Amino acid sequence: MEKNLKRMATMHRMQVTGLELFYKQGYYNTSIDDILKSLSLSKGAFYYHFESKEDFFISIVQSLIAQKVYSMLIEPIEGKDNPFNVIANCLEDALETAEHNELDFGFVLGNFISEFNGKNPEIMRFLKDILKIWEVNLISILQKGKSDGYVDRHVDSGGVATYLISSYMGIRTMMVEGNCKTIRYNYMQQLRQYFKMLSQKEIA
Amino acid sequence: MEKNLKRMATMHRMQVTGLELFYKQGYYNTSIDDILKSLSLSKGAFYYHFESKEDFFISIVQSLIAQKVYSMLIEPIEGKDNPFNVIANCLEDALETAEHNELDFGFVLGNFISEFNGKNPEIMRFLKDILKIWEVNLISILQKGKSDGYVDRHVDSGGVATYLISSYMGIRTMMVEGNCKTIRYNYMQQLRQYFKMLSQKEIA
DNA sequence: TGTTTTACCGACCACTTGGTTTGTTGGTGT
DNA sequence: ACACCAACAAACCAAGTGGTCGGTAAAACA
Repeated sequence: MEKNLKRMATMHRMQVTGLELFYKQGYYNTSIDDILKSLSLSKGAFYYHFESKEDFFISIVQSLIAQKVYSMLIEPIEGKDNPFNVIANCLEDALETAEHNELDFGFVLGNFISEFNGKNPEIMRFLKDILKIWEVNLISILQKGKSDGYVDRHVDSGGVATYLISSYMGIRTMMVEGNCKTIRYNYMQQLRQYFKMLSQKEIA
Repeated sequence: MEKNLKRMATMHRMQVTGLELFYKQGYYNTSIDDILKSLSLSKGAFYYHFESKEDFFISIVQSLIAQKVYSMLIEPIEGKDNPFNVIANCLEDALETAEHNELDFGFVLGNFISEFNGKNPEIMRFLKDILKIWEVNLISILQKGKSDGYVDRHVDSGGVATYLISSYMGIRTMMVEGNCKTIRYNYMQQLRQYFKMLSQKEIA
């Protein structure tokens, strides 16, 4: 067993508050000093654990964001149930989380993708990878839904997956404009109608 | 006639390249010097015309972004035709514009809303106002579509408007991830299906 | 017990930031 | 010919920025 316990603990603290501030204020608008001040740590501590600000952020993406996206948006929709139900419930949960001002990692992802787009290809790679995993997972569960008789066979799984992710990202952008509850309600309403349209048609 | 011609011209030049750089690199990641360098102008010129960086950006929002959103996303959908057709065509046009790396102002708007959310309430107000105008306009054209017999009477216009804007914002976020053409095609496909669902049902 | 190693401090560096101030200059009215 | 002023140039400033570096207390190891 490694004696890295202290090390890991400190790094993790830095990453957690780092993510919080980066998310709230933006990466470029958040200085390392900001993070260290709110942790009562010094520059020395930071550069002892991380090579650079960029390296630090990438470690956050990999150890925090990736895991959360996985546990909140991917794991919950795996199973044998009707894909439309589990997906809708999953997204509704995420939106509710978002409404309570907690970190909603689907949106965190989209937010950072906007911020780094065209500015930092290195970081973009990591972010896009996570997005891709989400997308692939949605596609596969939709495909399984077809063989299980939940999803109409003519449905374009890739198209639906893209549409789901994008509408979700977009609705989260809209939710910052206030009146979250109404927006969320409207969105879920439209989503379930959309899903009804894609469901396996009964034999007429 | 005022001799403000020179003044207006210079201000406009600053605003245009300002918007371009702010959009490409982000507001906080773009310095005034960046803008001035690419214009071969000096600090003196800038602070002669504008009070501050913030004031400068607000002037861009009001004189450039607002107008463009209006001319690209609002004016084109006014008329007596089937709202679903004109909206779909309008959004498709915007997405095509975006694909050619030109400024797509619906997305510019969403992008800045993300960047300033929680950071600058002053600027947020201006951005949200424009978004609101877009939304209200969509709602009103959908309502008119009902009386004209294009839109099913049970459709929740507000919900659809929100859904339209958000899915559009989201799809634009996705498009930065490459493969724009496929994503655009998928999106339009799903959108038109969605619209079909909301259309006036023929008397069965 | 003596010696590394770990984890951290804090002064310091070169550089950039938004913003100020003090010029300079070419056109305009008189 | 004159003063005048819009429209800019350019040096300058304080407050940050990411990053470096020498030092150090305490724990781990020998």
